[in-house]
Amino acid sequence: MAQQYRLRRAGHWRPDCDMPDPSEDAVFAFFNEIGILAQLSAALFERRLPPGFLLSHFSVLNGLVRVRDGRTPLDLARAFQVPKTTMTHTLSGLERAGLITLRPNPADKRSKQVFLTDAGRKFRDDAIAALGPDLAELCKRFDSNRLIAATPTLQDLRVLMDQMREAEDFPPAP
Amino acid sequence: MAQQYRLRRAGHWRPDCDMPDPSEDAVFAFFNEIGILAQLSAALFERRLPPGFLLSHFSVLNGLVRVRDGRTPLDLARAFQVPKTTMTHTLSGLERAGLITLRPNPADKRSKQVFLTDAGRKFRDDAIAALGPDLAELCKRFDSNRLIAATPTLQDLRVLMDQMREAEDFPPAP
DNA sequence: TCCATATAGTGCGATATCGAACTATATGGA
DNA sequence: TCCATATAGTTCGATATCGCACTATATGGA
Repeated sequence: MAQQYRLRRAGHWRPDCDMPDPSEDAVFAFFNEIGILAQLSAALFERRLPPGFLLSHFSVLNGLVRVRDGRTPLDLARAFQVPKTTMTHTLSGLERAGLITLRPNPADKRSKQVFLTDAGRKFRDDAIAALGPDLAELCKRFDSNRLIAATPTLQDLRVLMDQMREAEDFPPAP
Repeated sequence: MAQQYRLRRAGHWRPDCDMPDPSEDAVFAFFNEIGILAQLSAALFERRLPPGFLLSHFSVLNGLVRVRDGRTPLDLARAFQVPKTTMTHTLSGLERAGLITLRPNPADKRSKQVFLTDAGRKFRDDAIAALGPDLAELCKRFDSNRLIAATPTLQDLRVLMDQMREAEDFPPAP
């Protein structure tokens, strides 16, 4: 077991890496910052949510507002890049809290549809409001134009990595 | 319980938000991309690790290589922004796998020091090697200069958010 | 129509994360 | 020196995440 993973994709291995790209370290550093920032921002955000609620709960509510009600759980799982079992769990928590309702999907009896309740919409709006002072503080201390300038790079990279993920899930025919 | 959190920091609330900053949406979008990218890159990375190992394991090993052996568990917890209980758990897994050793800290009998084993160093090197083809593929499809250009913004923001987190943990005297 | 295969959601078990409380040791001042 | 307080690490319990396997339903040919 010790070395099995070394051999994975061995065919790709040598040719790509005979000449190690000096920018690899820089790319590594980039992703390192991404990871730290994600952790810091999630932690800061969760402090503004009522106890017991996590970023995942807010994200689902916010997603429902942005893309409209009536998504299926699987739609949401794909949108947030989590396994469907995780989404089942998150949705059951939101339903217990009365923030969403799950109704059978008339178009597919296997499926369901997720709808925001008024309480769910209020929860989402309150969460954004509670975050306002932090955003304001941030914008006061950091030129938001720099963030805006960086966003297209992040978006393009995200789209590409999403493609790479799908390509690996469904490898191209030989 | 329904509204308690709305009142938190109420004193900050109105003055900052009378005039909502139009760039708030953009900042929101930026952090959204950060979160998605972190999730995608962690998932891609973990596919290259042997089964049962997570990004957290690699991160600790990599951190030990970068900053040198002999850190205490608390040092590592702070460096990776995780609670110390989480670090205890991660380290115990690494120790069980023979990738690190924990020794008493001669300078402080409450404390320990974390050292890489040869197997741990090899594990880290192998993981990086296994990731090489993915990085190469990425660099082929995405101009790494764009990532390099964005990195200083991410670093500066990370430093600032770290300060904001600490400021909240230890609020300034009135 | 019938059936092989695919898909939506759930139940369950394993592990990860994290906060609260605890033990042992350090530290700084009376 | 002695003691109040702080700190390093662990234990324990609660919840989150996620893979596997299962049920129910859908779908597209033979």
